Amino acid sequence: MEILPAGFYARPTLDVLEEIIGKVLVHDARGRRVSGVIVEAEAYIGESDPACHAAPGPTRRNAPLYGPPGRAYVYFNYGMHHLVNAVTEREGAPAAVLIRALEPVDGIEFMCRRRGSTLDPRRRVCSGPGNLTKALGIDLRQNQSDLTTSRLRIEDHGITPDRLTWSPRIGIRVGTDREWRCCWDGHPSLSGRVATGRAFRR
DNA sequence: CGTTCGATGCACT
DNA sequence: GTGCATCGAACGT
Repeated sequence: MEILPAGFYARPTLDVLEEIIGKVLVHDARGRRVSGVIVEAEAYIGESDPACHAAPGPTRRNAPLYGPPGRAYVYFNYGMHHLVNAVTEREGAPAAVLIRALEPVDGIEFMCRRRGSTLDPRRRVCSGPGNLTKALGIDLRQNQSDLTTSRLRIEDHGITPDRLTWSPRIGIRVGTDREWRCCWDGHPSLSGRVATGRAFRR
C-alpha cells in the first residue's frame, strides 16, 4: 500500500476520475485512522464547465482549483456540509474530482459515532459527499492539504473495480449533459441516487 | 416506491 | 440579497 504521488493527479481529470475509483481516502486525526474505498466521484473541469466552481473565473473561494494538483479543495455548502475534492491537471488549469461515496474500511464505529446515533446501516455511513466528510472529520481546516504528505491522503491498496458506470453528474442545475460521474458499478455504498448510465468493463 | 421541504452559513454580485 | 457540487424527515401514491 502506498500514497498516490503528485503525478497521479497531474493528468487529464477524466483519467484521474476513472482511476481514483478503488483508491482509499484516509484521514488521521488525533492519532485515529479512518478510511474508506472511493466508490463514486465526479469531475469538474475548467472555466468552461458551468458546474465547476471555476466557471466565474478566479475568486478567493476557488483559489485551490487553480493551484498545484494533488491538493485538497474543501468547501462549505448549504450552510451545513463540507465537500472534498482532489485537485487535478496543473497549476493555472482549474479542475478537480469530487469524492461522493466511500465503502467504510478503518474506524467504522468511530465514523458511525461522528454521524450520530439516529442512523445507521454501516454501508450508508460514507455514502454522499456531505456524509463522508462528516464521517471522516474533514472540514475547512483540510482545505489545500497536500494529499501526498498530510494526514488527509489517498492510498493505493491495489483494489480494482470490475466494472465502472459513467453517468451525468447529480445535484447540479447546469452542466448535466456531461457524463462525468463515475461509479463502481452496483456497489452497495453508492450515494442515494444510483447511476443509470452504461457500465464498462475495465 | 416517489416528491417536497426546512435547516443553515457563506462567497459572491 | 441570492443561490448553492446536501441531507433526511415527512409526507403522498
